[in-house]
Amino acid sequence: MKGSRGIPDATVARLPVYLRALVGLADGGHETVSSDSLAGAAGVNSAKVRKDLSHLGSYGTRGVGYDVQYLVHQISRELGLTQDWAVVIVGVGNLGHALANYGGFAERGFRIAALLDADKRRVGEELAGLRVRHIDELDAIVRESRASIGVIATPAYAAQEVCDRLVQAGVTSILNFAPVVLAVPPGVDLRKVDLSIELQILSFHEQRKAAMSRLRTAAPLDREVAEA
Amino acid sequence: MKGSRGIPDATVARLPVYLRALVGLADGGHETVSSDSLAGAAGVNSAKVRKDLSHLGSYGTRGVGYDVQYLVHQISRELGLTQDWAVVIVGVGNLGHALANYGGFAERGFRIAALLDADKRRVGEELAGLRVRHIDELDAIVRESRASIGVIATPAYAAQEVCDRLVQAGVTSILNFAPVVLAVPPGVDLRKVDLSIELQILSFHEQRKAAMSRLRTAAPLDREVAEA
DNA sequence: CCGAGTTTGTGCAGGCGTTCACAAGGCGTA
DNA sequence: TACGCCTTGTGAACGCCTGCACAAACTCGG
Repeated sequence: MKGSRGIPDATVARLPVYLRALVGLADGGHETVSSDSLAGAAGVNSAKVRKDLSHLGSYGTRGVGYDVQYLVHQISRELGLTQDWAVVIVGVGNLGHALANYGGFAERGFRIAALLDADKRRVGEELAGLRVRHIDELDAIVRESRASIGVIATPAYAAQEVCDRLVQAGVTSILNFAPVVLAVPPGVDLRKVDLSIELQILSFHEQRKAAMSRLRTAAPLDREVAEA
Repeated sequence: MKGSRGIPDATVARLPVYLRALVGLADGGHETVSSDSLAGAAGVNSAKVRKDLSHLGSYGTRGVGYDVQYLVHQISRELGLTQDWAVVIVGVGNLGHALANYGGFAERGFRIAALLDADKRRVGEELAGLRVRHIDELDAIVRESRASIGVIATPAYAAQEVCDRLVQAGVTSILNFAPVVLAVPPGVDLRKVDLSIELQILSFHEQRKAAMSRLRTAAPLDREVAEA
Protein backbone atom coordinates (compact mmCIF):
# COMPACT_ATOMS: atom_id res chain seq x y z
CA MET A 1 0.00 0.00 0.00
CA LYS A 2 3.01 2.27 0.30
CA GLY A 3 4.36 4.46 -2.48
CA SER A 4 7.59 4.20 -4.43
CA ARG A 5 9.79 5.54 -1.66
CA GLY A 6 7.38 4.45 1.02
CA ILE A 7 5.16 7.53 0.97
CA PRO A 8 2.11 6.76 3.16
CA ASP A 9 -1.28 6.74 1.43
CA ALA A 10 -2.56 9.41 3.79
CA THR A 11 0.25 11.70 2.67
CA VAL A 12 -0.35 11.01 -1.01
CA ALA A 13 -3.98 11.99 -0.54
CA ARG A 14 -2.93 15.35 0.93
CA LEU A 15 -0.23 16.25 -1.59
CA PRO A 16 -2.75 17.47 -4.18
CA VAL A 17 -4.25 19.77 -1.57
CA TYR A 18 -0.86 21.23 -0.73
CA LEU A 19 -0.12 21.56 -4.43
CA ARG A 20 -3.26 23.57 -5.04
CA ALA A 21 -2.51 25.86 -2.13
CA LEU A 22 1.08 26.29 -3.29
CA VAL A 23 0.06 27.20 -6.83
CA GLY A 24 -2.21 29.82 -5.34
CA LEU A 25 0.63 31.17 -3.23
CA ALA A 26 2.96 31.22 -6.22
CA ASP A 27 0.38 33.19 -8.23
CA GLY A 28 0.13 35.57 -5.29
CA GLY A 29 3.84 36.25 -5.57
CA HIS A 30 4.98 34.38 -2.46
CA GLU A 31 8.53 33.08 -2.68
CA THR A 32 8.57 31.00 0.48
CA VAL A 33 5.96 29.55 2.81
CA SER A 34 6.11 28.18 6.33
CA SER A 35 4.59 24.87 7.32
CA ASP A 36 2.23 26.83 9.51
CA SER A 37 0.74 29.00 6.79
CA LEU A 38 0.63 26.14 4.30
CA ALA A 39 -1.20 24.16 6.96
CA GLY A 40 -3.72 26.98 7.25
CA ALA A 41 -4.32 27.03 3.52
CA ALA A 42 -4.69 23.25 3.36
CA GLY A 43 -6.89 22.91 6.43
CA VAL A 44 -4.54 20.68 8.42
CA ASN A 45 -2.03 21.27 11.22
CA SER A 46 1.58 22.22 10.68
CA ALA A 47 3.10 19.04 12.13
CA LYS A 48 1.28 17.04 9.50
CA VAL A 49 2.54 19.32 6.73
CA ARG A 50 6.12 18.98 7.89
CA LYS A 51 5.91 15.21 8.24
CA ASP A 52 4.24 14.87 4.86
CA LEU A 53 6.81 17.03 3.11
CA SER A 54 9.65 15.24 4.87
CA HIS A 55 8.65 12.12 2.93
CA LEU A 56 9.60 13.89 -0.29
CA GLY A 57 13.03 14.74 1.08
CA SER A 58 14.30 17.75 2.92
CA TYR A 59 13.27 20.67 0.80
CA GLY A 60 12.75 23.24 3.57
CA THR A 61 15.11 25.68 5.22
CA ARG A 62 14.99 26.03 9.00
CA GLY A 63 14.18 29.51 10.10
CA VAL A 64 12.80 30.35 6.65
CA GLY A 65 10.32 27.83 5.34
CA TYR A 66 9.85 26.12 1.99
CA ASP A 67 10.58 27.54 -1.45
CA VAL A 68 7.16 27.67 -3.07
CA GLN A 69 8.24 27.10 -6.66
CA TYR A 70 10.56 24.29 -5.74
CA LEU A 71 7.89 22.59 -3.65
CA VAL A 72 5.38 22.87 -6.52
CA HIS A 73 7.93 21.20 -8.75
CA GLN A 74 8.73 18.41 -6.31
CA ILE A 75 5.13 17.57 -5.48
CA SER A 76 4.18 17.63 -9.15
CA ARG A 77 7.01 15.27 -9.93
CA GLU A 78 6.11 12.94 -7.08
CA LEU A 79 2.48 12.82 -8.17
CA GLY A 80 3.49 12.16 -11.74
CA LEU A 81 1.99 15.41 -12.99
CA THR A 82 5.05 16.38 -15.02
CA GLN A 83 3.87 13.98 -17.69
CA ASP A 84 0.58 13.90 -19.56
CA TRP A 85 -1.94 11.22 -18.76
CA ALA A 86 -4.50 10.21 -21.33
CA VAL A 87 -7.92 9.59 -19.81
CA VAL A 88 -10.91 7.89 -21.37
CA ILE A 89 -14.36 8.70 -20.02
CA VAL A 90 -17.07 6.10 -20.47
CA GLY A 91 -20.66 7.27 -20.20
CA VAL A 92 -21.78 10.68 -21.43
CA GLY A 93 -24.92 11.15 -19.38
CA ASN A 94 -25.31 14.09 -17.05
CA LEU A 95 -22.21 13.23 -15.11
CA GLY A 96 -20.16 12.46 -18.19
CA HIS A 97 -21.04 15.89 -19.57
CA ALA A 98 -20.00 17.52 -16.32
CA LEU A 99 -16.69 15.66 -16.31
CA ALA A 100 -15.97 16.41 -19.95
CA ASN A 101 -16.50 20.12 -19.38
CA TYR A 102 -14.64 20.19 -16.08
CA GLY A 103 -11.60 22.41 -16.51
CA GLY A 104 -9.73 20.79 -13.65
CA PHE A 105 -8.74 17.90 -15.88
CA ALA A 106 -6.46 19.55 -18.37
CA GLU A 107 -5.19 21.90 -15.70
CA ARG A 108 -3.01 19.19 -14.17
CA GLY A 109 -1.87 17.25 -17.19
CA PHE A 110 -4.90 15.01 -17.63
CA ARG A 111 -5.88 14.94 -21.28
CA ILE A 112 -9.23 13.51 -22.27
CA ALA A 113 -8.34 11.01 -24.99
CA ALA A 114 -11.90 10.00 -25.73
CA LEU A 115 -15.53 10.09 -24.66
CA LEU A 116 -17.33 6.80 -25.07
CA ASP A 117 -20.91 5.61 -24.76
CA ALA A 118 -22.79 2.41 -25.47
CA ASP A 119 -25.85 4.30 -26.72
CA LYS A 120 -25.51 4.74 -30.49
CA ARG A 121 -27.80 7.77 -30.41
CA ARG A 122 -25.16 9.57 -28.42
CA VAL A 123 -22.28 8.56 -30.64
CA GLY A 124 -21.21 11.42 -32.86
CA GLU A 125 -22.38 14.09 -30.46
CA GLU A 126 -19.88 16.91 -30.04
CA LEU A 127 -18.81 17.56 -26.45
CA ALA A 128 -15.92 19.57 -25.03
CA GLY A 129 -14.35 19.61 -28.47
CA LEU A 130 -14.50 15.84 -28.83
CA ARG A 131 -16.78 13.58 -30.82
CA VAL A 132 -18.43 10.89 -28.68
CA ARG A 133 -17.40 7.44 -29.89
CA HIS A 134 -18.84 4.00 -29.40
CA ILE A 135 -17.68 1.77 -26.60
CA ASP A 136 -16.71 -0.93 -29.11
CA GLU A 137 -13.87 1.32 -30.25
CA LEU A 138 -12.39 1.16 -26.76
CA ASP A 139 -9.56 -1.25 -27.54
CA ALA A 140 -8.34 0.75 -30.52
CA ILE A 141 -8.65 4.06 -28.67
CA VAL A 142 -6.70 2.88 -25.64
CA ARG A 143 -4.02 1.41 -27.85
CA GLU A 144 -3.64 4.55 -29.97
CA SER A 145 -3.79 7.08 -27.15
CA ARG A 146 -1.86 4.99 -24.65
CA ALA A 147 -4.54 5.84 -22.10
CA SER A 148 -3.88 4.28 -18.73
CA ILE A 149 -6.67 5.94 -16.76
CA GLY A 150 -10.35 5.24 -17.23
CA VAL A 151 -13.33 7.06 -15.75
CA ILE A 152 -16.62 5.20 -15.38
CA ALA A 153 -19.66 7.49 -15.47
CA THR A 154 -22.23 4.95 -16.55
CA PRO A 155 -25.34 3.68 -14.78
CA ALA A 156 -24.67 1.11 -12.08
CA TYR A 157 -25.83 -1.90 -14.09
CA ALA A 158 -23.28 -1.28 -16.84
CA ALA A 159 -20.31 -0.39 -14.66
CA GLN A 160 -18.77 -3.82 -14.07
CA GLU A 161 -18.82 -4.74 -17.74
CA VAL A 162 -17.30 -1.40 -18.71
CA CYS A 163 -14.72 -1.91 -15.99
CA ASP A 164 -13.80 -5.32 -17.35
CA ARG A 165 -13.48 -3.95 -20.86
CA LEU A 166 -11.28 -1.10 -19.66
CA VAL A 167 -8.99 -3.55 -17.88
CA GLN A 168 -9.01 -5.80 -20.92
CA ALA A 169 -7.98 -2.86 -23.10
CA GLY A 170 -5.01 -2.17 -20.86
CA VAL A 171 -6.22 0.57 -18.52
CA THR A 172 -4.55 0.18 -15.12
CA SER A 173 -6.22 2.95 -13.10
CA ILE A 174 -9.95 3.43 -12.82
CA LEU A 175 -12.07 6.14 -11.24
CA ASN A 176 -15.59 4.90 -10.67
CA PHE A 177 -18.62 7.16 -10.26
CA ALA A 178 -21.21 4.42 -10.56
CA PRO A 179 -22.84 3.37 -7.28
CA VAL A 180 -21.59 -0.21 -7.28
CA VAL A 181 -18.66 -2.11 -5.82
CA LEU A 182 -16.42 -3.05 -8.70
CA ALA A 183 -13.98 -5.95 -8.85
CA VAL A 184 -10.64 -5.48 -10.57
CA PRO A 185 -7.68 -7.83 -10.95
CA PRO A 186 -4.50 -7.24 -8.92
CA GLY A 187 -2.31 -4.50 -10.33
CA VAL A 188 -5.24 -2.30 -11.32
CA ASP A 189 -5.93 0.67 -9.06
CA LEU A 190 -9.53 1.52 -8.36
CA ARG A 191 -10.94 4.58 -6.64
CA LYS A 192 -14.58 5.42 -6.24
CA VAL A 193 -16.61 8.59 -5.84
CA ASP A 194 -20.09 7.96 -4.54
CA LEU A 195 -22.47 10.86 -3.98
CA SER A 196 -25.08 8.75 -2.31
CA ILE A 197 -22.63 7.42 0.27
CA GLU A 198 -21.39 10.91 1.10
CA LEU A 199 -24.95 12.08 1.68
CA GLN A 200 -25.69 9.10 3.90
CA ILE A 201 -22.63 9.84 6.01
CA LEU A 202 -23.81 13.42 6.40
CA SER A 203 -27.25 12.11 7.27
CA PHE A 204 -25.76 10.01 10.05
CA HIS A 205 -24.03 12.98 11.63
CA GLU A 206 -27.07 15.19 11.08
CA GLN A 207 -29.23 12.69 12.93
CA ARG A 208 -26.70 12.49 15.72
CA LYS A 209 -26.76 16.28 16.10
CA ALA A 210 -30.55 16.32 16.03
CA ALA A 211 -30.70 13.62 18.71
CA MET A 212 -28.31 15.54 20.90
CA SER A 213 -30.22 18.80 20.64
CA ARG A 214 -33.42 16.92 21.44
CA LEU A 215 -31.69 15.57 24.54
CA ARG A 216 -30.58 19.04 25.59
CA THR A 217 -34.09 20.49 25.26
CA ALA A 218 -35.79 17.44 26.74
CA ALA A 219 -33.52 17.12 29.76
CA PRO A 220 -34.68 20.30 31.57
CA LEU A 221 -38.27 19.23 30.92
CA ASP A 222 -37.59 15.89 32.60
CA ARG A 223 -36.11 17.70 35.53
CA GLU A 224 -39.18 19.90 35.87
CA VAL A 225 -41.37 16.82 35.86
CA ALA A 226 -39.15 15.20 38.45
CA GLU A 227 -39.31 18.28 40.62
CA ALA A 228 -43.11 18.50 40.36
CA MET B 1 -15.25 12.02 16.04
CA LYS B 2 -17.26 9.03 17.23
CA GLY B 3 -20.94 8.52 16.55
CA SER B 4 -23.90 8.55 18.89
CA ARG B 5 -23.20 5.17 20.43
CA GLY B 6 -19.53 5.39 19.61
CA ILE B 7 -19.73 4.03 16.08
CA PRO B 8 -16.31 4.52 14.45
CA ASP B 9 -16.14 6.80 11.43
CA ALA B 10 -14.68 4.01 9.33
CA THR B 11 -17.72 1.87 10.10
CA VAL B 12 -20.17 4.68 9.30
CA ALA B 13 -18.50 5.08 5.92
CA ARG B 14 -19.08 1.40 5.15
CA LEU B 15 -22.68 1.11 6.34
CA PRO B 16 -24.09 2.65 3.12
CA VAL B 17 -22.18 0.06 1.12
CA TYR B 18 -23.61 -2.77 3.19
CA LEU B 19 -27.04 -1.22 2.89
CA ARG B 20 -26.88 -1.15 -0.88
CA ALA B 21 -25.74 -4.77 -1.00
CA LEU B 22 -28.48 -5.81 1.43
CA VAL B 23 -31.20 -4.08 -0.58
CA GLY B 24 -29.96 -6.00 -3.59
CA LEU B 25 -30.08 -9.25 -1.65
CA ALA B 26 -33.58 -8.49 -0.37
CA ASP B 27 -34.78 -7.83 -3.93
CA GLY B 28 -33.20 -11.13 -4.90
CA GLY B 29 -35.35 -12.89 -2.34
CA HIS B 30 -32.66 -13.71 0.20
CA GLU B 31 -33.96 -13.99 3.75
CA THR B 32 -30.64 -14.24 5.56
CA VAL B 33 -27.05 -13.50 4.70
CA SER B 34 -23.76 -14.54 6.26
CA SER B 35 -21.00 -12.07 7.06
CA ASP B 36 -18.92 -13.85 4.48
CA SER B 37 -21.26 -13.35 1.55
CA LEU B 38 -22.13 -9.80 2.60
CA ALA B 39 -18.41 -9.15 2.72
CA GLY B 40 -18.09 -10.42 -0.82
CA ALA B 41 -20.85 -8.13 -2.04
CA ALA B 42 -19.36 -5.13 -0.26
CA GLY B 43 -15.77 -5.75 -1.27
CA VAL B 44 -14.37 -6.14 2.24
CA ASN B 45 -13.49 -9.10 4.46
CA SER B 46 -15.90 -10.86 6.75
CA ALA B 47 -14.22 -9.92 10.03
CA LYS B 48 -14.76 -6.27 9.18
CA VAL B 49 -18.42 -6.88 8.42
CA ARG B 50 -18.98 -8.65 11.71
CA LYS B 51 -17.16 -6.01 13.73
CA ASP B 52 -18.99 -3.20 11.94
CA LEU B 53 -22.39 -4.78 12.47
CA SER B 54 -21.59 -5.55 16.07
CA HIS B 55 -21.50 -1.79 16.66
CA LEU B 56 -25.20 -1.64 15.83
CA GLY B 57 -25.98 -4.34 18.38
CA SER B 58 -26.24 -8.09 18.05
CA TYR B 59 -28.58 -8.65 15.17
CA GLY B 60 -27.09 -11.87 13.85
CA THR B 61 -27.78 -15.48 14.70
CA ARG B 62 -24.84 -17.81 15.15
CA GLY B 63 -24.88 -20.71 12.77
CA VAL B 64 -27.35 -18.86 10.50
CA GLY B 65 -26.32 -15.32 9.67
CA TYR B 66 -28.16 -12.01 9.61
CA ASP B 67 -31.79 -11.37 8.74
CA VAL B 68 -31.59 -9.26 5.60
CA GLN B 69 -34.76 -7.23 6.11
CA TYR B 70 -34.00 -6.54 9.74
CA LEU B 71 -30.46 -5.47 8.94
CA VAL B 72 -31.73 -3.11 6.22
CA HIS B 73 -34.03 -1.58 8.79
CA GLN B 74 -31.38 -1.22 11.46
CA ILE B 75 -28.76 0.29 9.19
CA SER B 76 -31.30 2.69 7.69
CA ARG B 77 -32.32 3.79 11.14
CA GLU B 78 -28.73 4.22 12.27
CA LEU B 79 -27.90 6.30 9.21
CA GLY B 80 -30.99 8.43 9.71
CA LEU B 81 -32.54 7.33 6.43
CA THR B 82 -35.93 6.62 7.96
CA GLN B 83 -36.61 10.33 7.84
CA ASP B 84 -36.57 12.72 4.91
CA TRP B 85 -33.76 15.19 4.54
CA ALA B 86 -34.23 18.36 2.58
CA VAL B 87 -31.20 19.25 0.47
CA VAL B 88 -30.41 22.53 -1.25
CA ILE B 89 -28.06 22.50 -4.22
CA VAL B 90 -26.16 25.68 -4.99
CA GLY B 91 -24.73 26.05 -8.48
CA VAL B 92 -26.52 24.69 -11.53
CA GLY B 93 -23.61 24.40 -13.93
CA ASN B 94 -22.66 21.09 -15.48
CA LEU B 95 -22.22 19.42 -12.14
CA GLY B 96 -25.36 20.95 -10.65
CA HIS B 97 -27.35 19.57 -13.56
CA ALA B 98 -25.86 16.14 -13.04
CA LEU B 99 -26.65 16.23 -9.34
CA ALA B 100 -30.21 17.47 -9.87
CA ASN B 101 -30.91 14.65 -12.29
CA TYR B 102 -29.16 12.01 -10.22
CA GLY B 103 -31.74 9.46 -9.14
CA GLY B 104 -29.71 8.31 -6.17
CA PHE B 105 -30.85 11.29 -4.15
CA ALA B 106 -34.56 10.62 -3.73
CA GLU B 107 -33.88 6.89 -3.54
CA ARG B 108 -32.65 7.15 0.04
CA GLY B 109 -34.83 9.87 1.47
CA PHE B 110 -32.93 12.90 0.25
CA ARG B 111 -35.36 15.43 -1.21
CA ILE B 112 -34.06 18.31 -3.27
CA ALA B 113 -35.69 21.33 -1.66
CA ALA B 114 -34.25 23.86 -4.07
CA LEU B 115 -31.76 24.57 -6.81
CA LEU B 116 -29.98 27.90 -6.48
CA ASP B 117 -27.63 29.95 -8.59
CA ALA B 118 -26.12 33.40 -8.43
CA ASP B 119 -26.40 33.91 -12.19
CA LYS B 120 -29.74 35.63 -12.89
CA ARG B 121 -29.77 34.25 -16.42
CA ARG B 122 -30.07 30.78 -14.96
CA VAL B 123 -32.81 31.68 -12.49
CA GLY B 124 -36.19 30.45 -13.68
CA GLU B 125 -34.74 27.59 -15.68
CA GLU B 126 -36.63 24.34 -15.21
CA LEU B 127 -34.51 21.42 -14.01
CA ALA B 128 -35.49 18.06 -12.60
CA GLY B 129 -38.99 19.38 -12.01
CA LEU B 130 -37.76 22.38 -10.05
CA ARG B 131 -37.43 26.01 -10.97
CA VAL B 132 -33.93 27.41 -10.37
CA ARG B 133 -34.07 30.22 -7.80
CA HIS B 134 -31.68 32.99 -6.92
CA ILE B 135 -29.11 32.59 -4.17
CA ASP B 136 -30.55 35.61 -2.34
CA GLU B 137 -33.62 33.53 -1.56
CA LEU B 138 -31.46 31.08 0.37
CA ASP B 139 -32.47 32.20 3.85
CA ALA B 140 -36.18 31.96 3.13
CA ILE B 141 -35.83 28.63 1.35
CA VAL B 142 -33.86 27.01 4.15
CA ARG B 143 -36.30 28.31 6.73
CA GLU B 144 -39.37 27.08 4.84
CA SER B 145 -38.02 23.71 3.83
CA ARG B 146 -36.10 23.09 7.05
CA ALA B 147 -33.18 22.03 4.89
CA SER B 148 -30.18 20.98 6.94
CA ILE B 149 -27.96 19.70 4.13
CA GLY B 150 -26.36 21.90 1.48
CA VAL B 151 -24.49 20.88 -1.64
CA ILE B 152 -21.97 23.27 -3.16
CA ALA B 153 -21.51 22.81 -6.91
CA THR B 154 -20.21 26.27 -7.72
CA PRO B 155 -16.88 27.37 -9.16
CA ALA B 156 -14.06 27.44 -6.64
CA TYR B 157 -13.97 31.22 -6.25
CA ALA B 158 -17.59 31.37 -5.08
CA ALA B 159 -17.56 28.36 -2.79
CA GLN B 160 -16.48 29.92 0.50
CA GLU B 161 -19.04 32.71 0.28
CA VAL B 162 -21.79 30.23 -0.58
CA CYS B 163 -20.61 28.07 2.30
CA ASP B 164 -20.81 30.99 4.72
CA ARG B 165 -24.29 31.87 3.52
CA LEU B 166 -25.45 28.27 3.90
CA VAL B 167 -24.15 28.16 7.45
CA GLN B 168 -25.70 31.54 8.15
CA ALA B 169 -29.05 30.25 6.88
CA GLY B 170 -28.90 27.32 9.30
CA VAL B 171 -27.50 24.47 7.21
CA THR B 172 -25.42 22.16 9.41
CA SER B 173 -24.08 19.64 6.90
CA ILE B 174 -22.31 20.55 3.68
CA LEU B 175 -21.12 18.48 0.76
CA ASN B 176 -18.55 20.42 -1.26
CA PHE B 177 -17.70 19.69 -4.88
CA ALA B 178 -15.71 22.85 -5.48
CA PRO B 179 -11.93 22.36 -5.56
CA VAL B 180 -11.13 24.49 -2.52
CA VAL B 181 -10.58 23.94 1.17
CA LEU B 182 -13.57 25.42 2.97
CA ALA B 183 -13.70 26.68 6.53
CA VAL B 184 -16.79 26.04 8.63
CA PRO B 185 -17.57 26.83 12.26
CA PRO B 186 -17.64 24.03 14.86
CA GLY B 187 -20.84 22.01 14.78
CA VAL B 188 -21.10 22.08 10.99
CA ASP B 189 -20.11 18.89 9.19
CA LEU B 190 -18.22 19.26 5.96
CA ARG B 191 -17.36 16.60 3.42
CA LYS B 192 -15.67 17.11 0.10
CA VAL B 193 -15.63 15.37 -3.24
CA ASP B 194 -12.75 16.41 -5.42
CA LEU B 195 -12.33 14.88 -8.87
CA SER B 196 -8.98 16.48 -9.45
CA ILE B 197 -7.53 15.05 -6.25
CA GLU B 198 -8.78 11.57 -7.07
CA LEU B 199 -7.12 11.74 -10.46
CA GLN B 200 -3.86 12.93 -8.98
CA ILE B 201 -3.85 10.03 -6.53
CA LEU B 202 -4.36 7.65 -9.44
CA SER B 203 -1.59 9.43 -11.29
CA PHE B 204 0.75 8.82 -8.37
CA HIS B 205 0.09 5.09 -8.37
CA GLU B 206 0.20 4.95 -12.15
CA GLN B 207 3.62 6.56 -12.13
CA ARG B 208 4.79 4.17 -9.46
CA LYS B 209 3.68 1.21 -11.57
CA ALA B 210 5.34 2.69 -14.66
CA ALA B 211 8.57 3.20 -12.75
CA MET B 212 8.53 -0.37 -11.50
CA SER B 213 7.95 -1.86 -14.95
CA ARG B 214 10.77 0.34 -16.29
CA LEU B 215 12.97 -1.10 -13.57
CA ARG B 216 12.02 -4.62 -14.47
CA THR B 217 12.80 -4.11 -18.15
CA ALA B 218 15.86 -1.98 -17.53
CA ALA B 219 17.48 -4.29 -14.97
CA PRO B 220 18.36 -7.08 -17.42
CA LEU B 221 19.75 -4.41 -19.73
CA ASP B 222 22.01 -3.11 -16.99
CA ARG B 223 23.18 -6.61 -16.34
CA GLU B 224 24.03 -7.08 -19.98
CA VAL B 225 26.01 -3.88 -19.92
CA ALA B 226 27.74 -4.96 -16.75
CA GLU B 227 28.56 -8.31 -18.28
CA ALA B 228 29.95 -6.74 -21.42
C1' DC C 1 31.04 37.07 15.93
C1' DC C 2 27.20 36.45 19.03
C1' DG C 3 22.63 35.98 20.68
C1' DA C 4 17.69 36.23 19.98
C1' DG C 5 14.06 34.75 17.22
C1' DT C 6 12.13 31.64 13.91
C1' DT C 7 11.10 27.35 11.59
C1' DT C 8 12.23 22.72 10.12
C1' DG C 9 12.78 17.72 10.89
C1' DT C 10 11.82 13.88 13.85
C1' DG C 11 11.59 10.63 18.01
C1' DC C 12 7.99 9.10 20.63
C1' DA C 13 3.65 8.11 22.66
C1' DG C 14 -1.15 7.50 22.07
C1' DG C 15 -5.25 6.34 19.35
C1' DC C 16 -7.76 4.28 15.79
C1' DG C 17 -8.58 0.59 12.53
C1' DT C 18 -7.71 -3.99 10.72
C1' DT C 19 -7.08 -8.72 11.00
C1' DC C 20 -6.51 -13.14 13.16
C1' DA C 21 -8.14 -16.74 15.76
C1' DC C 22 -11.19 -18.91 18.61
C1' DA C 23 -14.73 -19.46 22.17
C1' DA C 24 -19.69 -19.11 22.45
C1' DG C 25 -23.94 -20.19 20.68
C1' DG C 26 -27.58 -21.93 17.58
C1' DC C 27 -29.45 -25.51 14.21
C1' DG C 28 -30.38 -30.10 12.37
C1' DT C 29 -30.20 -34.99 12.71
C1' DA C 30 -30.28 -39.34 14.92
C1' DT D 1 -30.58 -35.65 24.52
C1' DA D 2 -26.24 -35.72 22.29
C1' DC D 3 -23.24 -34.64 18.55
C1' DG D 4 -21.40 -32.41 14.54
C1' DC D 5 -21.52 -28.41 11.74
C1' DC D 6 -21.85 -23.73 10.91
C1' DT D 7 -21.56 -18.73 11.92
C1' DT D 8 -21.36 -14.94 15.02
C1' DG D 9 -19.10 -11.94 18.34
C1' DT D 10 -14.89 -10.39 20.33
C1' DG D 11 -10.21 -10.35 22.76
C1' DA D 12 -5.74 -9.38 21.43
C1' DA D 13 -1.91 -8.16 18.52
C1' DC D 14 -0.26 -5.49 14.99
C1' DG D 15 0.37 -1.53 12.01
C1' DC D 16 -0.67 3.01 10.33
C1' DC D 17 -1.52 7.76 11.34
C1' DT D 18 -1.57 11.78 14.24
C1' DG D 19 0.14 15.25 17.20
C1' DC D 20 3.29 16.77 20.70
C1' DA D 21 7.50 18.53 21.94
C1' DC D 22 12.07 19.66 21.23
C1' DA D 23 16.74 19.67 19.28
C1' DA D 24 18.95 21.30 15.17
C1' DA D 25 19.71 24.82 12.01
C1' DC D 26 19.15 29.11 9.69
C1' DT D 27 18.48 34.47 9.55
C1' DC D 28 19.02 38.92 11.13
C1' DG D 29 20.55 42.83 13.84
C1' DG D 30 24.03 44.77 16.50
